[in-house]
Amino acid sequence: MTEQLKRATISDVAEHAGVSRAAVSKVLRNAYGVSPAMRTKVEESMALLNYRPLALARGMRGNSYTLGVFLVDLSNTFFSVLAEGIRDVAEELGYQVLIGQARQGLDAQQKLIEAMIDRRMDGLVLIAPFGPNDELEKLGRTIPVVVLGRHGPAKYFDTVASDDIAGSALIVDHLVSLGHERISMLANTQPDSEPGMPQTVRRHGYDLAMEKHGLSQWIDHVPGRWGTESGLEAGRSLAARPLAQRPSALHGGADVAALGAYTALFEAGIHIPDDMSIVGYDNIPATGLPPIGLSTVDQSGVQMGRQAAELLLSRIEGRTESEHVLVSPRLIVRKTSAPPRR
Amino acid sequence: MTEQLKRATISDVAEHAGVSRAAVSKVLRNAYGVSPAMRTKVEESMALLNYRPLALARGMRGNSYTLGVFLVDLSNTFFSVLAEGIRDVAEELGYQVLIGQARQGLDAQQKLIEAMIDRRMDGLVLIAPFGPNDELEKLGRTIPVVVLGRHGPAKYFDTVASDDIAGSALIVDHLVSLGHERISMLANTQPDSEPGMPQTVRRHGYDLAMEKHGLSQWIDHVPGRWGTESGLEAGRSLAARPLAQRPSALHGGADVAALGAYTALFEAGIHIPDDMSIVGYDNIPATGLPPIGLSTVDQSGVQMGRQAAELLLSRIEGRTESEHVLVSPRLIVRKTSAPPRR
DNA sequence: GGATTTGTGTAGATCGGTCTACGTTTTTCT
DNA sequence: AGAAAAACGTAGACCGATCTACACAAATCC
Repeated sequence: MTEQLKRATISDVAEHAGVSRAAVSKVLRNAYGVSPAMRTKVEESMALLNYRPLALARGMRGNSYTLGVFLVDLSNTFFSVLAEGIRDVAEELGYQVLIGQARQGLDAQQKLIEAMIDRRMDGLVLIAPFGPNDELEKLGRTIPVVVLGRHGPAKYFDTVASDDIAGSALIVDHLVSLGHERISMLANTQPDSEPGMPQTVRRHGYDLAMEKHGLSQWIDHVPGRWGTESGLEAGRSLAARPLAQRPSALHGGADVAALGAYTALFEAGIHIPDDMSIVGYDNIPATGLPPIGLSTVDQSGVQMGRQAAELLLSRIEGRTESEHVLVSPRLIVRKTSAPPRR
Repeated sequence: MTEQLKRATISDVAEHAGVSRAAVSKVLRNAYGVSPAMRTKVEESMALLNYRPLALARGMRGNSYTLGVFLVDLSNTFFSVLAEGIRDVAEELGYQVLIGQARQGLDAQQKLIEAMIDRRMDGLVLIAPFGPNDELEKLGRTIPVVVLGRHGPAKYFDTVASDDIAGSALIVDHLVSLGHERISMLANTQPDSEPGMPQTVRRHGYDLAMEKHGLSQWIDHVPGRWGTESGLEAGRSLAARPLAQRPSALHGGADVAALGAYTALFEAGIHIPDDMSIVGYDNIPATGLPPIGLSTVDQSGVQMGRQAAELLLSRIEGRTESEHVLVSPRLIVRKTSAPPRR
């Protein structure tokens, strides 16, 4: 077996350039106290030896130049769009983004976050994390944290979220303008829901919008979680209702759930949008597939991801007062919303 | 601002337990030379001090207990399924999996892989990487590598792939048994295609299967890449063909491309499967959505992911001869394939 | 022109683990 | 019982960077 070449270390560069290790380190970090002459000399040696600093070793004392992104669910394509926005910004500033996934719940999430901390990540972006707010506050005092998809206020971490109140209003207004009155919502009733979670806020926004239109009597939360499975179940339960008690339109809560419900209703012979309108939330790629064409609310994921990364980096630079960003959502009307027929 | 508690180090544990740091390290690594008495003593101290070894520091000499997964595209849900399989296995053995994404091409891929090496990852799983085989060979001599989705042989890395020859045959056989003769294929004609890449092998499998059925005259590669965009274009080009030159069935190459083509054809008023049958490849979640119901080939992603992780871990343990695993694909018939009508 | 300030470079401790080499004690063998 | 082998612990070098403290030279000040 051929022996692999040994990688150049900072000492090799120092020796080759005829200077001290500290000097090379200074060049590396753009630190004060380096003459132009020395800089070029060192840089030449680095290039010649094909030197790359070992990020791991840097992390022992300084920064690891690594950001961690925590995801509940990789298969939710909206999340991966967010991740891309984060990466874009981070890369411009020389940070690497590594993603960890843990779908099995709070324990797995905790373990993964610890693993990221144990690898000395400089900061964390949590996308739609589980768990109570005070756990996150505790975490935020340990390491710079930005939470994506949960609303503030929070003292020790920043948040970036879609304005879910406005988003829900967008949906209800749209359906009402089409002539619907009996509008239900797939509510995410996860047991550990906290104030500030999208499910909580969107539901509240739905309630408010319904009241605004004088439709309080039709407020109806179809229970479940936001996933394909749960959406299917919710759809089946709707299909099982007697016709008189069935809504004419549905606020899907999130696209994955909305598509699940769509599927179940479709299979039960309930035609969309003739028999029932559905509007989702998130504008994931699958919603655009033409035979479906799910009307939905777009959150401009890349934008949110970029925002989150910028906040995180400024926090790493030392900012301590928390910031909370709301991104305005936008309604996208496709083919699953139409005037009621009954 | 409240000061955060200082984290316990190995020295703290050693002092608390009244032993040497080396002893604690031995307990940690399950190394030889620890009496049961000392083990329990140390473990008690660790629990009491809430000690977690800093993975970063461990990586300086020993293992970092971190596996890197490289992904071209997070939004391809098949890839995320693979990643899950990897994580399952890795976690059982105390390894963490961190995912990196780089969709912009070879350079970005190279940078990301370097970043993972610079963080001293113990091994890498590359999912559908770009680039020539000898680049990968070179990489494989630097760090344990398993490539997912590229066929062997390879000397310095392992591969796990779907048996794409068989998969293509499955599709062609199925379509032929329905009565199709004029079967085209969305061929991925990326400029940097290498032998062993799925696109190459699937296309070859298609050619072979067509020949086997005596349909060589109808062999037809619709050029493009495997992505939604490119699928759309291919679909449009098919729709633009005069009816007499249009195939009655289409081997989609990959689900994302097949769905793109489906979309374009649908929009052009070509009805699936009445006017044209389409079969995809990968069985991504969106294919199952009922109004679509794309017939496809399943590769059992979780299984492949697990295999890859097992290979990688055994390679980290010291195995040097390379292994190459082929996973048998399975046809899933849904609603987009039917007998031809013309 | 001597004192002070500024600029440039180095030595060496440090981060938190791992691992080799070696000393001491206990067990096994003949 | 004495020798050899095995079991158990520890000291201290080491991994590859960062960072503080300090030495020395050059520039600026009064």
